[in-house]
Amino acid sequence: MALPAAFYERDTVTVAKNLLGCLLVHCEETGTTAGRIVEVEAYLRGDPAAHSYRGETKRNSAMFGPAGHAYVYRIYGLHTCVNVVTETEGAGEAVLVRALEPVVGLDLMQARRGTDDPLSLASGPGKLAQALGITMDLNGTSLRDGPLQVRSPANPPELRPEDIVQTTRVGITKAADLPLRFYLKGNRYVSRR
DNA sequence: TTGCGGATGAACT
DNA sequence: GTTCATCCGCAAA
Repeated sequence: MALPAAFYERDTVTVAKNLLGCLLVHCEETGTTAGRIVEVEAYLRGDPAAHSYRGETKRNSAMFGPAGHAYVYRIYGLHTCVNVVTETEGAGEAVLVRALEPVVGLDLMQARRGTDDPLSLASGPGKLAQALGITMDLNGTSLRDGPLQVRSPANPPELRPEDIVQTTRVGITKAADLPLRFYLKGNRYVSRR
């Protein structure tokens, strides 16, 4: 089931950690694809690495929109990345979804990714967007009742603090030392590096 | 109007 | 470990 609005209206680090284990589901005509979130990164207000750092622009406006919506952007001209907007409206904070453990629609993901190796279907922000067929038109859409949704799994496994690894974020040049990356300990589907 | 560089991934050496 | 594919919003001018 979709998560309540209150889930997203908390501090971003808390939301990031609680997104681990949740499902990211994309329903469309060609079929449904879904994966379990195993790796995320938090981007905060006043954080030089965050797209919102220099204020609201056309590109990042979804980050300043309501919590529980998607911020989707294109990077390096070719890859698409998905964020979950958090906090109070206007804060400009979000959680980047970095890796999924494929759960539903493996065949569709394989076709889109051009590989049948489950470990490389969605183990990276660009990969997971490609695997789920996420495009820029999902930018700003609600993750609670849109075509792209975050849901809690049917039987939420007990997640203890020691099951979550906290470390530095990947691929950024500014504020690279902040420990705002979180992933499930020992999970084989997290991105490398 | 233009030039730049980035929250990446794949294919190289 | 290094290279490069390939786009667009943004800041500077």
